[in-house]
Amino acid sequence: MRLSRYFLPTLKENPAEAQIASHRLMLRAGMVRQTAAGIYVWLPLGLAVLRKIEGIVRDEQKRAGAIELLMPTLQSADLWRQSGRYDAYGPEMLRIVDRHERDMLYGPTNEEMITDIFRGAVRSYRDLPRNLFHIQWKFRDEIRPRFGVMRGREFLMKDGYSFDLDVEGARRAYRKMFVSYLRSFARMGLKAIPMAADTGPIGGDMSHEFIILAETGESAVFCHRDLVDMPVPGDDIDYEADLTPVIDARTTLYAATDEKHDAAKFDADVPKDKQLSARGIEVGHIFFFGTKYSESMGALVTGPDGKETPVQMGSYGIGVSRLVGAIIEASHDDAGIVWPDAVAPFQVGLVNLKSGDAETDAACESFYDKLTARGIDVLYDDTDERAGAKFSNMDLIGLPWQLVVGPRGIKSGTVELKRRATGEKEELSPEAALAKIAG
RNA sequence: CGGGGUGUGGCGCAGCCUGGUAGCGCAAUUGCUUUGGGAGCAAUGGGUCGCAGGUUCAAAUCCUGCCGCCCCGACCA
Repeated sequence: MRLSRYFLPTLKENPAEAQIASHRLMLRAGMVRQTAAGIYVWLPLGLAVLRKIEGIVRDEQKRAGAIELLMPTLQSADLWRQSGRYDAYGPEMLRIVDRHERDMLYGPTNEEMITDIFRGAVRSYRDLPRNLFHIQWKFRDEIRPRFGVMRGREFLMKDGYSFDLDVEGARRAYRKMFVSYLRSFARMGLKAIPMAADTGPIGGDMSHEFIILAETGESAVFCHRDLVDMPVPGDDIDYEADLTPVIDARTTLYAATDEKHDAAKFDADVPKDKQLSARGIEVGHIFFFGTKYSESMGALVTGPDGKETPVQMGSYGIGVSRLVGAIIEASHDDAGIVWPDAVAPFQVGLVNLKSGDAETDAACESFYDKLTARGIDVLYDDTDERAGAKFSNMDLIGLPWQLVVGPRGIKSGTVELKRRATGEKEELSPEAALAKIAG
């Protein structure tokens, strides 16, 4: 993409309404624009990141055996009356009446709808297990939207639902999602820590929040320090094998958010030098809820014994749009955003230090073509801004590599390659620079 | 919803107390000079001062009501 033809409205000054780093940087880097409290336009650069995150989540869901579908944003109130949640959900649900006076709502989540879809199609245990997910916009009329896209009212969420014949099957499904989540967040360059979460009336140990550490996190968290850098299963993970060891390695060490925190237990179980008190952002939540919806909505299957039983269900959420903000909170500096490679909107920022100079232009065009041909996303700054302005802008939008091409380097047959994360700069031959970027 | 703040060109702000027909910086446009970390000079364009009502000869400024947005708290991906 050539910057001269792109749509990247960056801001030099900090917008007054943005208090936290990610919100401020997203506005300044031209990623989003607010249209109402908690509601945002995703500008091209922001959308590019959102799609990268979405892609990783989708990829890891499929790898774990989940199947994608797409449910609508608008739902009928009748469905929610069956589960009893139409009244229970409260004012956070946006209710709408259509022209025929039918009660509708803008979906805050999809348990009812997925249960309805499932019960209409599945009758036998032979069709189990299944795990269905979608990545769809949700609306929750938050009391107080804040922190930019981190707590918006309209937000993009991956929500998945598992269906099993019995509790043991549901546990297997839960473990798969647990591991899938570890992998998803790790691929985005995040260190996510699963923490025991409130299971509500169901009870048990089958609910975890995935927390990433950040000073501006909404909740206080307490955990064993070893959890932070614990290695995550690699690409060779076999989801059909026993995943219990992976989960046990994490759940046996202390980790809790403030609502579940037990200070005495924390002190007793975790050595002083391993105690970590910090703040965290919840980016995912997995939950086993048994027959809560299948019973109230009649999602029954016939078992091998010929008897009908309600299916055992779990739900699994990832805040996709929140992750954009969360990644920035975890990865930025004074100059701007520092994108992890996997979610960067472009891999390379190609900086032409003297647009209009025939030799420099030709060298840049050559890089642009070669990188593009290798499938690498390049943002080529071909504008006639001054060098300083271009550097600042590149640092702000945080692309992993900056390839700086100017007349001075061309004379000596070199270009400058800068790694945004470390600030490290190298003078390289064009070939060496290309090789390094291509990895 | 309780508490606190705020609303003035695209962005950041001053002016309001003490009413007199709107100003600064950045950005934009044009020209010249500059050109390896957010350049300089000159000129130009752009604002029903959140909305509605009231007081007054006169309202961004005073009064009343409404709305938007931000921050702190209880809830949540």
